[in-house]
Amino acid sequence: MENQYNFKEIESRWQRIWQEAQPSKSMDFDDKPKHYHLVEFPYPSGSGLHVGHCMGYGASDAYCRMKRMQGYNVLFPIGFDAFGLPTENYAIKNKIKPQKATEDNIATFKKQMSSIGMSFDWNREVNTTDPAYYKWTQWIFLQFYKHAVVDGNLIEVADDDTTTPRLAFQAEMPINWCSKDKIGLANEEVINGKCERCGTEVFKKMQKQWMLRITSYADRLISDLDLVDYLPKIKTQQVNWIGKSMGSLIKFKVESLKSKVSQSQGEDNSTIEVFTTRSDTLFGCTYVVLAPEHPLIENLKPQISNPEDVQNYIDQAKKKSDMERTELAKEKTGVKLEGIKAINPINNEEVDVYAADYVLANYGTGAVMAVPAHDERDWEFAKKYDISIKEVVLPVEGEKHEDEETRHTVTAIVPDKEGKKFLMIYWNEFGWHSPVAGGIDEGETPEEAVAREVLEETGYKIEPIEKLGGQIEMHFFTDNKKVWRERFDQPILCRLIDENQYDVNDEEKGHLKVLWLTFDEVMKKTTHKFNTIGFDRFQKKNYSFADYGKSINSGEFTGLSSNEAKIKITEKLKEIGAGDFTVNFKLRDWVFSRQHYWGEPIPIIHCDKCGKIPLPEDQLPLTLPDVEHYEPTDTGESPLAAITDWLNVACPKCGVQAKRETDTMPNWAGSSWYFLRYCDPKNSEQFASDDKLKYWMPVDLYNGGMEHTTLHLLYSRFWHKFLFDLKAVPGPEPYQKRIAHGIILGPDGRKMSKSFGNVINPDDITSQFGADTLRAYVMFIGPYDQESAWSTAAVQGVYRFLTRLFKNYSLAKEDHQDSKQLLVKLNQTIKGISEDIEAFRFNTVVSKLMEMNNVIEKEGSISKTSYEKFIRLLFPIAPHLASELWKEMGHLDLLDNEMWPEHDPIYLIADEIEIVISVNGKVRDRLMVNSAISKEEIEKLAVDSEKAKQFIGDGEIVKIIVIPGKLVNLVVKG
RNA sequence: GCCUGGGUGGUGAAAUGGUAUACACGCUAGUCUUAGGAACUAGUGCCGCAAGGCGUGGAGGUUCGAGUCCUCUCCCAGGCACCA
Repeated sequence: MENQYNFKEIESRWQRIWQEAQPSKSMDFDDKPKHYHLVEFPYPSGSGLHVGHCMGYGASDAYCRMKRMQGYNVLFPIGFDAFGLPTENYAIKNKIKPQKATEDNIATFKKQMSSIGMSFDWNREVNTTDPAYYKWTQWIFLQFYKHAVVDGNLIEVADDDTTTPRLAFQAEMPINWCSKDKIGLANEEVINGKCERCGTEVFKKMQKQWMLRITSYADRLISDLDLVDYLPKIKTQQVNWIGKSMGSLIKFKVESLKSKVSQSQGEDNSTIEVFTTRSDTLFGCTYVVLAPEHPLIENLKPQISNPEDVQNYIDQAKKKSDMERTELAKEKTGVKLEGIKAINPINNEEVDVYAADYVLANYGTGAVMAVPAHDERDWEFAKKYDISIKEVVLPVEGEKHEDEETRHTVTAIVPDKEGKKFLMIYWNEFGWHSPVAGGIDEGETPEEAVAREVLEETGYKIEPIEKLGGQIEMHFFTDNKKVWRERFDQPILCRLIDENQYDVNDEEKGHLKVLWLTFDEVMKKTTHKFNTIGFDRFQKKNYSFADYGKSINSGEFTGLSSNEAKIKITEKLKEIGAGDFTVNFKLRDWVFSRQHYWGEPIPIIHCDKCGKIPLPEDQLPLTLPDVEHYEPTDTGESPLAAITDWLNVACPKCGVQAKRETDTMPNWAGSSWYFLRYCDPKNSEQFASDDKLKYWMPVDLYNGGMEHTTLHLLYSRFWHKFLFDLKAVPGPEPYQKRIAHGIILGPDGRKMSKSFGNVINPDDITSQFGADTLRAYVMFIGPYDQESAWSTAAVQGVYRFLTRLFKNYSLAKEDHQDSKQLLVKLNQTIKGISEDIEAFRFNTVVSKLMEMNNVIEKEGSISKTSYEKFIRLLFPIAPHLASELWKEMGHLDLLDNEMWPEHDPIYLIADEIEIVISVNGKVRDRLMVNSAISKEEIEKLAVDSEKAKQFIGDGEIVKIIVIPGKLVNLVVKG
């Protein structure tokens, strides 16, 4: 063996050997316990493998290598998720076929993956753009089309059935349209109103779209999270995205002053349905709002007396992109539907109807009941359009108590001229800070009371301006008067008439001090927190109260808690047929059409006579035709629409000429089921055989990037649940456990990006330092799930470590007797590394290897047996180097097939250990003792310690705490 | 605003309630070298000559003992967001 660490020669040699011997091939139906380890298959982009891939794949590779040595039948497959826009754009730009571009890119990826020593089972490689693969993507789509969920059960739908809601359906939808990419985007691909890929602002465009009814599975997608072991963060993301809210559906009858509102064209124009989670505030509803897109507005046109105004507003709202609609959120806009009234079903009150774009068309029913007193948005809108505000929820602080004195009070919120500081009082006697407050005297209005109190207590003359929202109910024990008190307080905003402070009577003067405090000081210093509510409302410039409390002004429901009132009011509505309990989701159905070439064709035929006809399954796969141009059309149609000999086809049912669907599937499609195909990648009869699915599924551990933990996970779980309902897969959840790695940032701490010029190319690292260094470094960079910045200097350090390791093989000696100390370190290392790999704590795996190596160097020699155990521990992280050293020890067999070492508990504790002696928890002395020492002996040693004595002094030892093997603590008093 | 995570040396970071800073980078000094972006040796939390004291964002608390548990608070990152 050469004396130099020639990683280039070593690594390429071992890669050839592995390619030949295939030690990582997985066996179907093997007797060994199975471990199905999934990594996200890459999108084969032109820029090749990213260091982020190296971290994710490297960690999984290390894990799988250990698992194989531990005797598992490991399935560790890989493939390529190759459909999608970047390839299409690349193909258009460079005038090459996307098929060819994909082929080239995949070749690069495969080469790179092999060059970092990945132990994938290449026999199971899949490629989503391979017709043999997408045949089954199309097949699954057809099953969605042929099935529906009705009352929670999956049923089959006949071809000519046009009423049952199929799981795949077409709908005229306002889609998110990116004018640059010329593509419809799923809601999920729109980030802050901009296209996820190119950042162009997204506009609404009406288009017939294929949709998947994921909402039918919304509930199960939440509840079945209980069955799996995902990072808590990932579970929360799934739950938030689905956004389940329990609430009520309430029907408001519509009345028109002009003419009777009628039923026309089968549409019910006589009611507005609203969704609310706060049915307890129904008595406070003072108007109703429709989203500008709400179909009812069009239908009500004849009855509206200002149709032009309304139409103008709707046109304006449509012109706004989602971006503007949310960005300009500060100022609410809307228009009143003059001549239209809605009847509040709970009290038959007539309220006005508005159209306003602060109400979203695609959430709930697209209409809301507005309760300005208890909703910030409604409050803002009501203030702007001068709509009445009615309080129906009373904030309550504290618990009601017997024998309370009831007082009605006012609190003065008095800002100074600049509005920066507020008038406050400091009570000398009690040490309290409070705003000026006091009781309302007999025959006094609250406004009169507040003016009187401020003048009496502070000497300032003020003028009341307005009530800051509704009253607040409080229950508290008065420290000064020693009684329980119930207080109803009205915060009132006041203005200083002038800055003169008039004389205050001497009695008050002695009790209190007048202060001017900033808002922050007020919030911090005010002794009783409930006294700050008025300031808070003033500061927010919003006097609404959106929390729970006690119902008031609510007829027979007055006095109930908000929660009780919610239920009672909805029950009442149900009784009179004006509402019901309901569940609403943020999740919307999945827009599944893309107007592009490079995706799976949707296997549907449109026949003028028969309607939509699914392509017979024996005609799958429906392959993409070879075309000359891939450019999407300006009309928004897919380029496939121009390929007439592909487009025109005989209707499978009646035989007359019909047309194929020209939209293709989004690139989420192929990745929604790829883990199933790995189980049986060559099967041409089924997407995978039942036996193999039963053997391999579910995926035991799914490792990928954090960026795919919301959508890809949700979509693939949805598909899997559907397939489970079809009885095509054995379990309800595809992934037993999901973890995610953090991203690697550039050396400058920013996200790696060509535009920043901070991209690290793994090929450069491999050629300079070798694949093992790259692998070990990305493991060592930091905690696996955390984002970390690349550091080339630290790479150097890892390289130094591996070089030393390489040279140290000569320290291994056949007949050497290891010291107890070394054996202890070795066994601790075996235990620690095994546990760390299992838990994906790879940074400490590498540091433990370094520590072990340091000990070997310090000892100067090591027995061959011990050394070989160490080499096995190295194998998952640096497989090439470990294999080379293994060979150097005289082994002809591959290290892959060796057993993972196990630690010997006898060698976990050293003979001599250091014991810390502490006095009152502070370390005072350290002693080397025999590890078999008794508790009593330790105590004696501690008490006798000269250093400890210094700190005990005259004190008395009241307690001695001994932690065996670690420390002894003397508790000293005096 | 809401929901997740996090705040520990000059840096990346370790630490079942039990010796805070393992491991590595960087830095300092030295050895060897024609040379070093090589290798090796020693040192390296802060204050202090020392004894010793102080140290895990801040303030309290529980405990013999707290980076770790509890309460409050500040800051940072990620996700969601006019979701009724």
